[in-house]
Amino acid sequence: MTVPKEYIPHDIESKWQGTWDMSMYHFNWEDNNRPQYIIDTPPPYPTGNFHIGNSLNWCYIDFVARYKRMCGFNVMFPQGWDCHGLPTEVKVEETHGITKNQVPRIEFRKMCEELTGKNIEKMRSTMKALGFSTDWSNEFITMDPGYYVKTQKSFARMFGIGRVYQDEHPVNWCPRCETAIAFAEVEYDSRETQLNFLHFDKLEIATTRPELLAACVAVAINPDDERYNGYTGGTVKVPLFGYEVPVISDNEVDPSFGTGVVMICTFGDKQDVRWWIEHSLPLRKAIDKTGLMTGIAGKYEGMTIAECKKAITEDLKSEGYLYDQKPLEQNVGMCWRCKTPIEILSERQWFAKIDRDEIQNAADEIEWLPEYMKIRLKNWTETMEWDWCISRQRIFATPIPVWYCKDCGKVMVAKEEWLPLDPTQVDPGDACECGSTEFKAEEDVLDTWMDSSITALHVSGWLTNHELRLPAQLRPQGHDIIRTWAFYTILRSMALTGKRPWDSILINGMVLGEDGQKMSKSLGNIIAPETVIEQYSADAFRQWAAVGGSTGSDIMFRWKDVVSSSRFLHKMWSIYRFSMSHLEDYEPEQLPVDESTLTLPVIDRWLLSKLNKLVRSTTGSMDAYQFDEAFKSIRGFAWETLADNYIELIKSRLYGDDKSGRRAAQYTLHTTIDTLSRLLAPFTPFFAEEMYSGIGKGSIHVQSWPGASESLIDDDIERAGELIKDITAAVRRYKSENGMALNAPLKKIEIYGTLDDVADIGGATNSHIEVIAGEPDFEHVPVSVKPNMGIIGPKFRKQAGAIVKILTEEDPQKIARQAAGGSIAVKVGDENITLDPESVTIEKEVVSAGRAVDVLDVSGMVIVIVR
RNA sequence: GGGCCCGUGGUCUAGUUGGCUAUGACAUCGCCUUUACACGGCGAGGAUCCUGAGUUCGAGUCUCAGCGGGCCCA
Repeated sequence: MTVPKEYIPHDIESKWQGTWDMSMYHFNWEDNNRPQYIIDTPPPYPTGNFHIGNSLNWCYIDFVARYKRMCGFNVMFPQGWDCHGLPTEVKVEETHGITKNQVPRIEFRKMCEELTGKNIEKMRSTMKALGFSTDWSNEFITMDPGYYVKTQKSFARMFGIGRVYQDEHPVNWCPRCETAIAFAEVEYDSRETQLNFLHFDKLEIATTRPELLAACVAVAINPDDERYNGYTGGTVKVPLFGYEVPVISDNEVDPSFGTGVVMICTFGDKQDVRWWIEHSLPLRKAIDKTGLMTGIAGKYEGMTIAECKKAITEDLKSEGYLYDQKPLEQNVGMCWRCKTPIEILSERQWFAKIDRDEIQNAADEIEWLPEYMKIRLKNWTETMEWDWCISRQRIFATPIPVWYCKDCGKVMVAKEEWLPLDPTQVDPGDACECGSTEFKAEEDVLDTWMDSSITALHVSGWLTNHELRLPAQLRPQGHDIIRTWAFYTILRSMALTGKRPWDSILINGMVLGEDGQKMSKSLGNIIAPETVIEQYSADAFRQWAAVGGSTGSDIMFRWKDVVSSSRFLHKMWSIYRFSMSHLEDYEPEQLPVDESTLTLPVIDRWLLSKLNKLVRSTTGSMDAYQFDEAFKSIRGFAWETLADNYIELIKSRLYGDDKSGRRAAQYTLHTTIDTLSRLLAPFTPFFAEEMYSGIGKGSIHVQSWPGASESLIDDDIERAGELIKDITAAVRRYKSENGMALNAPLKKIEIYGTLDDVADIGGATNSHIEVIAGEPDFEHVPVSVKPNMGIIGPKFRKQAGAIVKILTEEDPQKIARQAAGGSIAVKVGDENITLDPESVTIEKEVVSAGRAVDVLDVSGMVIVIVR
């Protein structure tokens, strides 16, 4: 087989992409022999761009999926799409030039579905170009009835067991989007505001939110604050509005902030909610759902929050209530989508109960990689103030399957067999208990996380004919969504099945731009995976993902990493091409494996020993998800061990007349190429496939992962091989330093000592080799002694320092003589200590004593070069 | 203010349970077209492992404090 001279990745990658039968990646639901390995792929939001951060995560998933498949697991690497959400609604409004309330709900929903469908298609093609071994037979799309029926059933079930309920409760509210949002959707940013100091008749208070004066329900002081002794239990009059509110005391009041007196409103912030609950305070709603002031704001009714703030501040000033203002740096909670400052409003909403202990316990059962990421989830769980608000006032989302009886007001939740449905389009199948058949539909929809927090259940066969295969084995995701996706998924899995969703969770880092900043549109440092594929290749991109950083840490996108990856592929291509050109007349069946390796030349056995060690270490790295470690060791082996050393050493045998020597090299090369193509398969699937197509049958991706053959790992052989390699390298270096061509013949190379099998050295150095037993007649001068701390340290402990001092200060020749005699004696204080010769390494220098030759020292062996 | 993470040659990065001369990539410099590869080979230079203290025979690695950066949250 002739391999083309040049490696043209685009040809190879598009060839295999067009040829592969993707069914080889399908999960087999019927198979109970192979252990299952189900991956709960986090479904991306279909923006139309599969960005580089997704790509990194998906590369990790694909490395694992391909590796596990080769190891004999029944792997499912599904692909989902988390469709619902505001950005799509906004985009549809933009492109159609409408607002969502101008068209019927159904029609608007259809527009959103169309856009989402197109976006999914774009992202699918990027994923295919990147060579992911996705199981497309297990694709899911959350906006499809086949999926959201499960979201609705999960709602109904959780309602049935009392874990979902409706209540009037404070919620985070975005006045621009006019919807409730969850804590996870609140983003914080620091802004400068004014801290206003006001006279509240007897007391002075400081507040950043004078516009909420009409919502004031109390003022609070710290019970230990002596300045305000005697005020608790009394009342004060709210300026401008003139009504009385109680003065209460609470330890949470910080006496050093402002005046030490705090105005409690319903609601300025989360702390107000805490106090409101704790002290059973009344509710005064000053802001409505659209962000306008309500009737209780009196003459400020109908103003926006900002207008009201301005007007009230002016009135407070002119009436003498406001006596001071100070600038204050403050973190403001904002809607993560539109950046509008959020308000806390008390609204009738749907909630899912949060059981902190249940989540913490489940988290403890899950293996977190890296381990410390679990702490983030725990800290987040501990800070949950109230239950998860799951209802939203939007359109493009899963409808809440609920109606309210027009006569008695009772809530009717849809029966499971009625689902899926949209209550605004159909009536319930039953009459209300009161006999009425007149219903009002629930118009609110579910938080998108209600869809995406059941993916683990969905992919594991929940609510299908298949048996439930929960827990899934792996959840891969970024550390930015621990507080959302991980948190909600654990909550839902426990509530609905009582089982943890996954065995392990693998956290990947964020991708930073080349400037070290997080990639973002506004910074303009975005690089699309397609750009990298076009300029280099998908396999090069995938290598960047493997090698760019260790799992879990943030990783910078660097072109030079892609360049070096691409270079490796060219190098590997060249190795492959060279090997194939010498394997044309080779039949792998000619030699049986194990016994025959014993007759191989030393350097072949050296390579096979190192190859099997590589297999062993790579397997360990893959099991620990250390992709950088795994790939770097494969790359190092192929480049240095195989290409720069082994291949150079066997060329003379490959080109020579010795049939058995040639066949040994062919055997070794063939084995190595076969093994390397398997090791590379998870990382560079296109390249590995091309490589394997030259020597094997069928796809590399249905072959097995290589096992390390322990019988071929032999440290003695490695030492012997290392010597051959080192001597050859020393001669090569010698030629280079002396300005000789590397294939220039030398008259003779004398090697002093015992060394079999020097044929390869002779071939590689193009010189005659003579091995001479015994010592050379050169002066061999020990020049330094290096103590071996690994031996001396643990053995002598406190004395180690003193011993090292003596060893290094003593005459090296004396130590060397003693070492040659079998033991080294040193005196520490009054104590005589005997050391083994292994405790030191003695470095010698060889003096050529006037002969017209050059002398090299390779690991203590003397090499004489006769020019 | 709290929690978590990070701080290693010019740049980025590896470093498992503490133990030979601190890994690799890119960049820099010198030499070499040797029948797989110049997207290559051979070699060279370049690091107070953020600072200080502690534990230890021994610390890039463990502990504490400080400085600096990032993320998440209040």
